[in-house]
Amino acid sequence: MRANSQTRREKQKEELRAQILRAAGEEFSAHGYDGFSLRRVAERIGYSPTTIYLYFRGKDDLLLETVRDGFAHFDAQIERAATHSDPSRRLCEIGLAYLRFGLENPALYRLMFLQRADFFVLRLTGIGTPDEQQNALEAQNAPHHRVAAQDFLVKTIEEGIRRGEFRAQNPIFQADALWAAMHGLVSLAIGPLMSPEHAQEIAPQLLEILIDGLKP
Amino acid sequence: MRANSQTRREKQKEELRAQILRAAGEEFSAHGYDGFSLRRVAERIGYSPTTIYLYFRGKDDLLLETVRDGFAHFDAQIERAATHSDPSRRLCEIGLAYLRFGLENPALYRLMFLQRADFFVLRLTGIGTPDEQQNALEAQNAPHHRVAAQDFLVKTIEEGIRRGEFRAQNPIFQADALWAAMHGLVSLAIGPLMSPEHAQEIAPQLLEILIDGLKP
Amino acid sequence: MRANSQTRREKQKEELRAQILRAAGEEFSAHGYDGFSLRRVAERIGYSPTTIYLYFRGKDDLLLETVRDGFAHFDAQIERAATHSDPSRRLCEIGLAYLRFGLENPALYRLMFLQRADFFVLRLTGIGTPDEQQNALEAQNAPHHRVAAQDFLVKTIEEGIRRGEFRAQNPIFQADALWAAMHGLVSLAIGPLMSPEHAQEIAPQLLEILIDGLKP
Amino acid sequence: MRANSQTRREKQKEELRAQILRAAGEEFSAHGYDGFSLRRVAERIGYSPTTIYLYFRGKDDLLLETVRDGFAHFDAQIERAATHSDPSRRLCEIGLAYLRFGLENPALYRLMFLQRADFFVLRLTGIGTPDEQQNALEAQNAPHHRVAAQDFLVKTIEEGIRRGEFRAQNPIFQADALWAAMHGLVSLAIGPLMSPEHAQEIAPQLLEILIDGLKP
DNA sequence: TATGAATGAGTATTCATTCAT
DNA sequence: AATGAATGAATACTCATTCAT
Repeated sequence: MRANSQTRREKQKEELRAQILRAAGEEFSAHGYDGFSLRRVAERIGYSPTTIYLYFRGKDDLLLETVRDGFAHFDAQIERAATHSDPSRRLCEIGLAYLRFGLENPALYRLMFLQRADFFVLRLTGIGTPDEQQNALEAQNAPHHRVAAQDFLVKTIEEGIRRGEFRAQNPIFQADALWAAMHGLVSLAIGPLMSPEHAQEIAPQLLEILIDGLKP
Repeated sequence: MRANSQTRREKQKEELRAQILRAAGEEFSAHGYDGFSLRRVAERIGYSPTTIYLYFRGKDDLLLETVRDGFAHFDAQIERAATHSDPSRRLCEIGLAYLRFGLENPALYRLMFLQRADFFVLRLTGIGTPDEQQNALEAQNAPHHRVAAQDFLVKTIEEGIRRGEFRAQNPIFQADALWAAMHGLVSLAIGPLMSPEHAQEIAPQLLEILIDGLKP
Repeated sequence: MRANSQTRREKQKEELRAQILRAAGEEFSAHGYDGFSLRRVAERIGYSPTTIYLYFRGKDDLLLETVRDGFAHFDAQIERAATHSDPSRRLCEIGLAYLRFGLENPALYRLMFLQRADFFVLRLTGIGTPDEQQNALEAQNAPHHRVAAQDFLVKTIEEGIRRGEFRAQNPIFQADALWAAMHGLVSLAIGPLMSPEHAQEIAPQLLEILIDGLKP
Repeated sequence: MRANSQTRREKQKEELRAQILRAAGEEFSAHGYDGFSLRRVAERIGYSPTTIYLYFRGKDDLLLETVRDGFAHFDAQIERAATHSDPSRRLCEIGLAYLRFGLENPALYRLMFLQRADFFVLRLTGIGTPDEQQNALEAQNAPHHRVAAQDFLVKTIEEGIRRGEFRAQNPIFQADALWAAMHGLVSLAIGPLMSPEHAQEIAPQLLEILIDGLKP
């Protein structure tokens, strides 16, 4: 009985946490990083602002968790999409999955890749004062979380090279070119500069050209 | 003498104005639209916040002027770079100039293409209440200022098609694909996810592949 | 026990609210509508400016509530004083109660009858934009809240006329003359131009003369 | 020639000073004491804010001079109106002139008699810190400038008593009662609570009653 | 677990005032 | 005589955060 009750409580707690995270994502998407307001998040879920402090250490922590969730979600989705054994096709799958994730989670994508990515990259590591982090940022060039997807690309290209399907070139360059192109497409499509539909029409052609460019 | 003194004064004034605009662009790029703070702009240039009001009507006016300047600067730079008569080469020139502009004016680039471009696109036209503008934004999908550069791409590709240098395909699609790729490269290079040098290494290859993809 | 604690808390809250209202009235009377400052109100009661926002929606709301309370208080006090059945005596009671209210609540009196009464008269009705209200102000000449006391005077005079105690004259004129005189006395007595004691000495004589003037 | 030119210059200077005073009066009437803005005064007359400092020591000084002018104007107008040799009639003349002055110069009247009269009464004497002045205000009950008109009333009533036209009573009391009544009428008529026309209709009756009350 | 009360820091903006010219 | 540049102080208001309950 006791255990049961405890389980239920934990479940409730987990649920409220998730609810907060969801609301935070929406708030963020609506007002951007600096316009983000804890109070409005609280209002959105019908709790008092204070309550959020029971689940998160503060504003930054909440945003951090939001983005952490986002990256997990993102990694999983990319890996799930990459099913084909043929490297060319797999590259295409990855690219389309990348676009799809961006279009389906525009706020999150912004948060992760466009707005203040620097902030989070370092905050996720969690060390140093803001100034030190700033310096560190300038010194290092270590992408952190995205490596997952990037590694995926690199490995797939390497496999293609091993199979003789792609020319033997620096696979990192190729991977980054692909990534840049898809990132550009997403960035435009989640802004007012290009419609999502247009981006989805362009994507296959763009991918085809780029993947063809890898071949001998 | 008098005239001289006046000239000097006007020059000083113009210079401070430009300084403010620069600082504003950086502030904006660092904190986004909502997080933009006149006071921090003032601090950055070492003047009191009040001083800014001697040069701009207020926050919105300052941001507007910043982005307006940016677009003018951008358009000019792109057109100046596009000198070659051969469409392929010209496309390459445009692409590299685009990258160069982004790397040399990261704050401005962010301001123009990444952050709240929507807001400015409409504000620059200057009609309607904020609410009406919001509705208009959702209804329309009309890019406004960027058309300059975009048109340039489209026309160059059309010329290539006419010359038989490129395959006869929808030139808008091709132009947007090119644009997206370069935009992606810039976006990454001005963030913490890719070093500018890396982007500059990748750019020619990426452009080559994409332009080759246009050929028959 | 719980209920008790809650009651106590509510009481405290109500008390602070009243304290704020009092301070606001004083501030208003001291500096007028435009010079009214939330911060000074806060300082006066020894709380931070922010606290006031927990009790009122903002500056206008606070002023509105202040004046609303004042009118309620005023109406009640006047009516409570008018007990005598003889119209002459009742007029005298009303007049003295009017003076007493002013002397006991000088800040409030200023707020209600001297300073920007126009603003509040319309704000208390709550309709229209400020501009529309401005126009309405100029078009109408409808006193709103004070009618309570004014009506009282008029009715009492009418009763006197019916009883044959007063001459049959336009009772509104007579009422307004009485009102003007008492209002003048109060205005002077709460300013530096006449001492309250002096006003209280004059009042009965003045009332006597005016009421005698009503008689045949 | 020189003298001539100097005269002209002084004239110009005097004229601008008067222009500023006029504009200041209007500004004051439009925005009240605390809402009064030097900059708007400057705008109104088409000069830079700095210029005003060449004619007045600052905001307070400007307002002070405005009110000083007002009192002079007021005294002159009252005395000019009091022509009749019969005390009763003269009282009536004074009363009506008082009303007229108020209705014709509502902003000034407010400034002189309603709003911050205390401030000016002491400022016109010019000694002490604000705090000391506050204390002085509470200690003293010395009306300052208005005495002119008040004295006039008192003397007129005394004359009436000497002539046997009025009952032998404390003339100060009688004068103050008259004054209070007229002041009340003006106060209401320059606010939203009573129309000027209504006040002008009431005035003669009110004066008649009050003056009759003086008679044996 | 949840919250109401309270506050300090920060926001844009306006204004009186000074100083050099 | 007049002004343009600059600033410090003040304004209302919002927000993240803490504390006692």
